[in-house]
Amino acid sequence: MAKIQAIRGMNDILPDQTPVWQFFERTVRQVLKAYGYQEIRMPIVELTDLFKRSIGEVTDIVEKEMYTFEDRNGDSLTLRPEGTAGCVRASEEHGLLFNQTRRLWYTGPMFRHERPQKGRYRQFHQIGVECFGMTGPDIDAELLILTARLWSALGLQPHARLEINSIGTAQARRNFKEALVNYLTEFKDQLDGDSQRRLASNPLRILDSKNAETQRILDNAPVLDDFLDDESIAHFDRLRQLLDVAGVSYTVNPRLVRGLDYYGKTVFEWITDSLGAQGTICAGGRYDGLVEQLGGKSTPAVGFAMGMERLILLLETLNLVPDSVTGDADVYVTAMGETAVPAAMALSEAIRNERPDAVVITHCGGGSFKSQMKKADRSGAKVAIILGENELEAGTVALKPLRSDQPQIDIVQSQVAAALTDYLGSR
RNA sequence: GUGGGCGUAGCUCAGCUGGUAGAGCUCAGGAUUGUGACUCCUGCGGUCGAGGGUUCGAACCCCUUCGUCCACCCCA
Repeated sequence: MAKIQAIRGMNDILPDQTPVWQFFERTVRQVLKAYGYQEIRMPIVELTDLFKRSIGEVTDIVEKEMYTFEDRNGDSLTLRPEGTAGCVRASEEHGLLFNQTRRLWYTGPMFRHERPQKGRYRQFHQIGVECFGMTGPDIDAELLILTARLWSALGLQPHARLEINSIGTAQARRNFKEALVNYLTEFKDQLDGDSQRRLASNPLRILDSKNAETQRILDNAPVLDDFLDDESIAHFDRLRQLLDVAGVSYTVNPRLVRGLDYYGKTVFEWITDSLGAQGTICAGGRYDGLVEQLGGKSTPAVGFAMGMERLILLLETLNLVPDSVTGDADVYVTAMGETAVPAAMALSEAIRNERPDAVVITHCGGGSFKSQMKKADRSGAKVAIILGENELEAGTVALKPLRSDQPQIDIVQSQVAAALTDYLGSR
């Protein structure tokens, strides 16, 4: 019989990995909290129409990457391919956006049926941040300042660069798109295959083609900048000013466009060069039209998403995970002989009462004393506590430091937790 | 969806022009009756990804298929 294994592109995050994930999540939570962002939790499954109406019918995500299935009552449901749509739906549904401002964040798995490769998986995890009810570029700037702070906190600052652009209003983009298509049609034969295809489907994406010949043709193409409306220009200028004052460095990439239909005005990407082809670690932009498009009252909005797998991969690649982030135990309590077992459990409980911060492993499963000591060593514990027949009779335990040359000592059981301070440090 | 690399023990890998399966690490036991991390000895552990073909004989050659990795497309 064939062995059952995980679905392609859906990874198990194993015990030796989870401490790094927790470290990352902890750091992000701290930063978000410091800016007053509130967590929101949405379902992983939504009505298919929600994504079709928000992301855009002709995008790759909707056309060929969604996990869509029929519910038992015939509704078409979809595993969320991104978080913004669900966040807007939930916020609107519960009145969170009515005449007020909101700073929200969420985390969890997203699903896209793509061919997996480094830093890209079918189930992947994002941390999303969305702000509602604020029109001006100040909130755009805050989001970028916040992410810059996060990179600093993680030690990633030298490895992430920011690219920003303004893609203006929907009308401006329509005008630009028309001009671009007109221009590029003249050179159609010289474009790469993908770009020829995109000429009809998604002309804006030709701008970031990796083909050198295509890029050369683009050098003389109309530029989006010339089509921007006054308000978008003012918004963008002000954003740049705010970033300059805040000391967040960036480059303006006039060819930066985003794949999802709902973006307008500000768009941005944080990119790293240390991850191969999947170098975008954080991306987002403004989407003032989306709330209304989904049936709510017109509400300005801006947000971004971070790819957790990519960021964790980056932290590991660059060796930025602090040594303190491990699954190591602090204390390993051995029990030699039948009568020592209940005593060891009681002793462990007493230690946990006094040191709730310590990781205390009680040996279970019997085995020779030698093998118990071996497990104590493998657990990474700083101290082994030895509890056997001799100690039981004397009412003591032996406390053996495993990571230093300090000698083993005998102490009375009631003093154990206090004595541990010398080896674990105080709380 | 397209292209290429790779699938041998739990992990990392060796295995010559085809001759019947190996090492290191891990794990268990011992040298050391109650002392880990170093050393030495012993042991457990494999449908060589799967199916088919060629051959006296296939881990090795051929075909198919699945998985995985990298890149393209696209995206976080």
